[in-house]
Amino acid sequence: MKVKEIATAADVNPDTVRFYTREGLLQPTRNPDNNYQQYDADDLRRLRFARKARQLGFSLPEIRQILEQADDHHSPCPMVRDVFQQRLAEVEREIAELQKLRARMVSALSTWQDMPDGTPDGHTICRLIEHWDTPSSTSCCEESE
Amino acid sequence: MKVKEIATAADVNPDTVRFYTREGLLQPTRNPDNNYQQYDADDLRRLRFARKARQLGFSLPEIRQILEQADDHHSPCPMVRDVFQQRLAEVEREIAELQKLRARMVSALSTWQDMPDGTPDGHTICRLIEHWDTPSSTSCCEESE
DNA sequence: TAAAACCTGTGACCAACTCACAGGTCAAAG
DNA sequence: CTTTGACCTGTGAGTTGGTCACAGGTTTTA
Repeated sequence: MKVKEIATAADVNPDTVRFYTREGLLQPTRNPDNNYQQYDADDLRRLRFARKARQLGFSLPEIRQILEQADDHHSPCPMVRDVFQQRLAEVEREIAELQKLRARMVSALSTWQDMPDGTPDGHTICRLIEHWDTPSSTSCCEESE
Repeated sequence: MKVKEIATAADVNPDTVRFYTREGLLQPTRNPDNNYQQYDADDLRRLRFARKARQLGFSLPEIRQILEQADDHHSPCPMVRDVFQQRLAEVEREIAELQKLRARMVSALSTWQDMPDGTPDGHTICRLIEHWDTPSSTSCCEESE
């Protein structure tokens, strides 16, 4: 299979196929006649796998690791389970953070309902924002990993 | 004020100050003696404003627009209200999407509980992922709350 | 035989910073 | 007076997962 063919088969952008190839997730051979990449059924399997894993929240380095384990005939499943738990926790943190943001926004909106639009006077820019209480519950500032 | 001073006053990274300056959100003058940037009270006001706006979900281009309107003595508040509504809607879309992802993940996890870890056999990589049903994106996942 | 469709590698771009680097400036301490 | 250390400067790279552009080579189709 050539790039376009495998891309069509997996329903992805051909550039994504090239990108994954550059990143080492796919290891096609070369057609010595024209230097074209030659993908086989295994590559297609890997590509589809990668896409599913992406939808489940795995990063490319994680997917590469999984594929390498499988190449070594080690079951990647325990690692998949493990990484997956962490990704789930991360997604839940992201959701919580976005909900905090949403709460800030909704609260700001309701405050703004009663506020007139001011004209900038050299002291304020837009009091809607300036007079908005920044969330003192800065519980969110542990952002490692 | 020099970079470090205004950065400390607004509680941001000095590099962020330099970045915002490059991006045109701050327009300090120059000390002709040493070519250092010189920020004044107005810059500090703008910087604090920008940080609050960022926390409320505004993008840098949006903030720049708001600041420019204010510089022209037009009230940016109507625009702020307007952009804000759109950002809120966007945040809500993001939350919904993450919750869909989370639902996919939780469902996958529960399916996986009963599945044994397989060893890659040249046909499958990790059946946990391969045998997971791809959500047809828009159709499924009706979830309240 | 020529156009269309595909291939190649390389590199830029997105957002909003953050960090690294090399070299210039300045205040205080030795 | 000199050194040290903190700060300044501009520039460029890294983050994430692709996507797009470009210039030139190849294959297929009409």
